[in-house]
Parts: sequence; structure tokens; C-alpha cells
Amino acid sequence: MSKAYHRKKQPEAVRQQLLEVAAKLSLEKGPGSVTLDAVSQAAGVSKGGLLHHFPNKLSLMDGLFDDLTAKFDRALAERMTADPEPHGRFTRAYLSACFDAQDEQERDGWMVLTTALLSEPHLRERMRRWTEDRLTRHVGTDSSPDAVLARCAIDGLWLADLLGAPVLEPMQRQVLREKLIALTHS
Amino acid sequence: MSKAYHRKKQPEAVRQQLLEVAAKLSLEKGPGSVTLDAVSQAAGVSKGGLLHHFPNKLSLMDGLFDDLTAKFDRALAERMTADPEPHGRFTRAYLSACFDAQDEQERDGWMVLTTALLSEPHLRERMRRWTEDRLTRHVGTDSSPDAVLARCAIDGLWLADLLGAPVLEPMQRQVLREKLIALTHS
DNA sequence: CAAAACATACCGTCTGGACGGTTTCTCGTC
DNA sequence: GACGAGAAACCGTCCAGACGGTATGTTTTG
Repeated sequence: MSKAYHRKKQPEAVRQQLLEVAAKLSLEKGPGSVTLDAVSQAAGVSKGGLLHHFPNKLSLMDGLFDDLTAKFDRALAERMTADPEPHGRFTRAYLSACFDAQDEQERDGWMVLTTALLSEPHLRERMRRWTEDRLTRHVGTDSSPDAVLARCAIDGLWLADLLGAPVLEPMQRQVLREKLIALTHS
Repeated sequence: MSKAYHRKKQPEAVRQQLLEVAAKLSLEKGPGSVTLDAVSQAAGVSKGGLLHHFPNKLSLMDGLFDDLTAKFDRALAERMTADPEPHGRFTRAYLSACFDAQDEQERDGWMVLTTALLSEPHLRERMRRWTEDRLTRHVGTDSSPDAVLARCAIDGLWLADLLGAPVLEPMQRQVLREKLIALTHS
């Protein structure tokens, strides 16, 4: 009889814990290491418990996707409301959300998303729809060639970070950041 | 008794075939679907045959990595020798190699590389070293902030392609391309 | 004939998932 | 507020198949 069996029931917390563990596992040991056994064990829950919250693995991945995109959307929304200038607003929010790692954990989460994304065709498709959606939503303010260029560069830079790339010195990073900001205003 | 058993032995061709199949599988059905069974079967070889060429799965992945990076390096070298202007030469070659899908298959290969890369921490590390290497090799001609910016944008754009992103119209794509080229000259 | 290039058969482990049980929570009724 | 009944939140076990890998054969090649 394990402890978890008798502890206070807190489904939402457990659910969140499972998602966090899945994300961490995917980031550190690759998406291939995200197995039901590994996740449940690392989360201190039995596999049966995991399968109660997510009836199968696909729904676990989907849940992870939903969770991460929701967080990212919130981060974007925050920054956009704080930005008085409509033109290029979305791209600047995107930049800030990726650059300013206000929340260490959130940044990692966003990275997880991409790695898991590319490995699972199903999530790739969901991601495609997500970007498409945000894009059409901010067409008009953020569809200039320079804005597109900026967002591509942000993605690329963040991809480099993900690979643990030769870290740009903070100063160079700052220069880049300002160049990108400038692009959103043109 | 299978056909492959009695056909003419052509080890190098089989080896190449195995790598191609592995790449195709990874691209289309995700890195998770690259199994010894699947690869060998799709290549028309027995699993034993596969394991003869690559003694274990890791060496298969490494072989894939070597093959793809070698191809990409060759593509880069070609373009660089054809470019008379030293300044920004590497970045322009990089741009051209990613943009101009001269060889449909080669472009796919490069995409495979990245997806497989991110899923396998081991390959992530190899990739990191690879980029680091190319970077230090062309420091001096391709380390200006604008060149870095350009390469980031290229990566980002290519990532968008990978996701099957909302395709930019060819014209917009052309505009972007010219902006990037301009960046390599500044 | 030796070695390389395959094939075939098989094994131990892992993985996703089904299933039935046990404990705790929720909520209506009195 | 007590209380019982059902629902929700777990646990533990078992299984069929997939997976990576080994061991041993057979055929071709040099």
C-alpha cells in the first residue's frame, strides 16, 4: 500500500504535476523517453493513476500541448495589452515572450513544445494550425515583410538556444534584440 | 528464401538505401517511427542485414547524421566557391542551400536532420558541435550582427517550412530572400 | 577457402493499455 | 450535523505486441 494511495486527493495538482514531469522528461532526455511508466513514476503516481487523468498517451501529449500553448498565449496577451502601439504589437510580444525569460520554467516549457512537436506528426499539425490562427488574427498589424523576418529570426535564435548553441554574449544578444524591435516598427 | 538473399550483393548501395529509408521514415512519420524493423523492412532488407551495416541503432542514427551533414557541407562548399565576395559568403551559401531547393531530396534530408536532432539528445550535442565548428571557421567574414540575424531568420523560416507552415506566397518569399541577402553585405 | 553480405530464429525487456479493486470525496436527504 | 450512496481519484496486476539485440545459419564474392 503506497503513500500516494492514502494521501489527500488533489486531482488538479496531480494532473499538473504529470504534465510538468512529462515536459521536463521530454526536454532533458528527449521526447522518446516520455513513456507512461517514466512519467507516472517520476510524478509519484501509479500508471493507473496517470491513465485516469489521461485515458491514453495521445491525450497526455495533447494535454501537454494545450497547457503549454495556453501559457504562451497568456504571456503574449499580457505583453500585448501593455504595448500602446498597435503596429507590430504581436511581433514585439512574441519577441519579448521568447527573449525575456521572466519565468525560467515557462521558457523551458516553450522549448519542450517545439521538440515534442517536431517528433510527433500529430502535434506538428496542431502547431501549424496554432501559428496559422495567430497569424490571421494579427494580419494587418504584423504581416509586413519586416515583421515576418523578425519572427523568423526569433524562432531561429530560440532554436539555437534549444540546441545549446554557442551562446551569444549578452551584449550581442542585446544588439540583436534592438535590431528586431526596430524591424517591428518599420 | 527471400529475393534479397540471392540478388547481387551491393553493400554500399544497401547501406545508402537504409539511410535514405530511415530519413524518409523520420520525416514522414516522426522520429519515433524509426525502428530497426521498420527501416529494414522498408529497405527490403532483413533486420539482420541492417544490423550488419549498423551494429546498433545508435550507429544508424550517427550514420544518418554523418551522411546528411556531409551532403549539406558539400552544398555549402559548392556555393561558397562560386561566390567571389568573401564578406558574408558563408551566410549567403547557407541561405542559398536552404532556400533554393535545387535537390528536392536534399532539402528533405536537411529537415529530417533537425527533427531527428531535437528528439535525440545525443544528436543534439553533435549538432551543437557542428554549428560551433562552422561558426568559428567563418568568424571574421560572417560574425557581424546582421549576418547572425540573417542566419537566425533562415533557420526560423526553414523551421516554419518544416511545420508545413502557412506558406508564404512565392513573391513574399522572394522579398524576404533579398532582404536577407542585403543583410549579408552590410 | 576465408571473409563479407546477407537471412532466420529467437530472447529479454519495455510499452501502452485493459481491468478490477480500494480509498476518499461530494452531495442530497433527513 | 449525521449519514449513506454514488462518483471521483487513485492503486496493483496482467497482457499482447513492439522493440533492440544476439546467435547462428546460408550464400556470394574476392
